[in-house]
Amino acid sequence: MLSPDQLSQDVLIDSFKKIFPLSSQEREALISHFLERSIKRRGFILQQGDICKHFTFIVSGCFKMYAIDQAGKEHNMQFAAEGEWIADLASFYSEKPSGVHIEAMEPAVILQIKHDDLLDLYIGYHRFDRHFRIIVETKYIELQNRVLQNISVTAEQRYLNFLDQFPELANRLPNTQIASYLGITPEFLSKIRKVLVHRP
Amino acid sequence: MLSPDQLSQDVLIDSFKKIFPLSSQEREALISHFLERSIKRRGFILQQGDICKHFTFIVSGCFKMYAIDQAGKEHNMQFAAEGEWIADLASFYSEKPSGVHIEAMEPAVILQIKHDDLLDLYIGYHRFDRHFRIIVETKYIELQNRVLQNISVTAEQRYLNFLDQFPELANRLPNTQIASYLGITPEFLSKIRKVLVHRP
DNA sequence: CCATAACCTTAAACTAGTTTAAGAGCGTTT
DNA sequence: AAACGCTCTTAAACTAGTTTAAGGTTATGG
Repeated sequence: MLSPDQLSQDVLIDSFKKIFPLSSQEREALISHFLERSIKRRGFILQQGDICKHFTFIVSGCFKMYAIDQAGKEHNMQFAAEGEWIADLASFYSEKPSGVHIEAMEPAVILQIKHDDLLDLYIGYHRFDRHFRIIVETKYIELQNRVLQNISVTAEQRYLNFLDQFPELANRLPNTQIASYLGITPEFLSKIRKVLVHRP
Repeated sequence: MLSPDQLSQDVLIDSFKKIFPLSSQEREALISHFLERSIKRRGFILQQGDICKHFTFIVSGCFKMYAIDQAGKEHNMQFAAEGEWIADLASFYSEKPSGVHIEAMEPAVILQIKHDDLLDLYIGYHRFDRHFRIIVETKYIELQNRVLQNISVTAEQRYLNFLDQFPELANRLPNTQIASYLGITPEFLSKIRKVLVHRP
């Protein structure tokens, strides 16, 4: 764990600037509240049973959040790559043990802020409050769309929508992981992909 | 549209008191920002294409939020009954047209706050900010659980979980509506219910 | 109070998705 | 070079869920 280096800082600050410009004082406050970490491929930033203590900004790399069922099978709930945020909000806000894992799928660099430091930032700088509200709202809207898709469209259509919504991830992730996200078996995804090439 | 009557006020204030006690000043501020409405069965408080301008607290009655697909079929995304909050947050926050309908399934009484009045309330009374954050977080956590279930368990298990999580709704709502929420046909829900009575 | 729309169930034929098994390809470790 | 783990694909047999159609029941609105 280190103080963020210049490059990581820039990625974080750029992401904030998309929503509103920052004063130099706000930049300082923001950076001083975050810590940088490097994570190896297959490293965890959260394990089932632990409390999610950090809100994580991804500088580089890609993570998956997944739950493990009674049969020991993994179910991917979410992917997040550079420029995105990831946390188990259920555990983070309630400060209760998480039911999910968050694991790096590639070597990664991240910036993390602790729960209390985030509240601290809110108090000193009211605009960050709004910023994090927008982050959570965005995630909420994504989830709502996903629920709708899961109850209303076929696996084939869900796969096409995934390709449409996350074109970069589609090339970057193994199909087994995408199948898990879509809620289908890798074999069935393979079947879908086969019919799609013969009928584009 | 009326100022809230005494009974409705009490229901709203009780729901806030579960999270933190209110000063008489805060009570005043809260009540003065809400308007009361009565809604008939099958009445809409939001229609696809309109901007969701209100955050709604349900005093009595029950609502469904649903989307309509290309084939004209309804898909229930959410139910909410007395003591709960409902809004299309995607539209409410972005102030863009909504993709969903919110419709009363029973005659209902509601209290509504407008987007701008909510922000106004936040500014004057910082604690409400936190309160509404908790409401949204709770909804987020529910959605996350729902996504997990949709990708990991069978329709039968989803139905059992629904009965477990919303026992009152199960008696109150038609099975067609529950089937739509679970993402299955009413016929298949009927089949599930049949096997469940023969194998409890 | 009557008409009609909405609801629930059953069943047979169908389609979407799973399971099991096997083999081929590829990159890493020993 | 052999051994290993991981990914992708294929296929056959199976199970979960849909569709279509029909009949009986219950609400509810006029």
